[in-house]
Amino acid sequence: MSKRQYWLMKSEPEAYSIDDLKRDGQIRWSGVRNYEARNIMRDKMNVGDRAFFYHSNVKPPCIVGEMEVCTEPYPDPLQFDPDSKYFDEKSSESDPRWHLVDVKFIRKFENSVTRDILKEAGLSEMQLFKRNRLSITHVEEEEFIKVLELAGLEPLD
DNA sequence: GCCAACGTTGGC
DNA sequence: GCCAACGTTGGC
Repeated sequence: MSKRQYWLMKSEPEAYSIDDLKRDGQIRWSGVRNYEARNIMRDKMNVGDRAFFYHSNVKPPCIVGEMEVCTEPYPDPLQFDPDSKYFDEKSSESDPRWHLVDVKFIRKFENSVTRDILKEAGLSEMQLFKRNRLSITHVEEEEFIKVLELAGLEPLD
């Protein structure tokens, strides 16, 4: 069993929000079409890893909750669907290009943690800030705990 | 709504 | 294989 790792995953709440995840319980993290983000899901994530849910493209952008990786990676079905905006004609079922994992809801923060709060708390070294536009980034364990603290929460087992 | 950052595409 | 053109992300 590998050591649990921590991640941050962005979503525009207009497209899919923490409240949607709370309602659904579990969701396929569909639609990632960036190779680096895909590689993280395909090669780096493990069942049981924890991730922050980050609301992007809103004011203010912020971390709004916690979730857990709950499946092994598998091909994103939308890449095969001609009607989907995520259809990829260069991909095939025999050699799929895009992989994803499912995540499940753990908790929504009562106090979401904005970028400003993160910076003020000395977390400006987070990959979130270093890796402009990358929608999935790695989070150090210490950073993860610090963010929970900022949200007024204790780490879960 | 602007636009900087930056990944992707495609002509050569 | 270079790189200009183009498209997208996402903070501001």
